Amino acid sequence: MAVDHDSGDYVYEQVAAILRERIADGTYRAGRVMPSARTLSQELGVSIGSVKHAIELLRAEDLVETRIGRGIVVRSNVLPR
Amino acid sequence: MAVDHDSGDYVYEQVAAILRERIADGTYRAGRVMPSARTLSQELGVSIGSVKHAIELLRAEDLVETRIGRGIVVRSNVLPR
DNA sequence: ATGCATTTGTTCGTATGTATG
DNA sequence: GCATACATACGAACAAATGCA
Repeated sequence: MAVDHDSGDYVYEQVAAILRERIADGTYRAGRVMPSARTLSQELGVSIGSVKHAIELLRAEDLVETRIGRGIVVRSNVLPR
Repeated sequence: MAVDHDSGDYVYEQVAAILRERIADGTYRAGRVMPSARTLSQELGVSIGSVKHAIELLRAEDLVETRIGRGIVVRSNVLPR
């Protein structure tokens, strides 16, 4: 799964979908930190702002929690609803 | 030489230029540590992040090396090319 | 040897400016 | 005018390494 800049879908939604998938399939495990926003932005070829926007969505879903100086921590591998 | 926030040039490039100048003129000497990133940020009126960005550039040029807990060590007073 | 301050390294949070549609 | 997207810049919290008392 990759980000398509020419798709009509928002970049931050595409990033959020990719991260949800990786959480659901166990690529990123509960209780551990996932790659940093900077790393993700480089890997996915999008701006750091778009990654942070995506992370905000996951945080609103209680899928992750974020800690300054620590990283993005996965809360659960079970997606909501 | 001072940082100009309204100049079109990037702050971190301006900081790098200032530090290169100080190395070249012997203000900071080879084999010794220069002021810490925090001190430089206060002196120059820029964020610590911008100083660290500038230091990354100097490190890429092998002008300095950095050591956690020690500081920023000048490697040579001769600027590349 | 133990603790503490200093320092760089990493990370997220926020604001701002520019460009685009 | 407005929202998206990107990049720079600044700030704060945390981690790890170093040196010293």
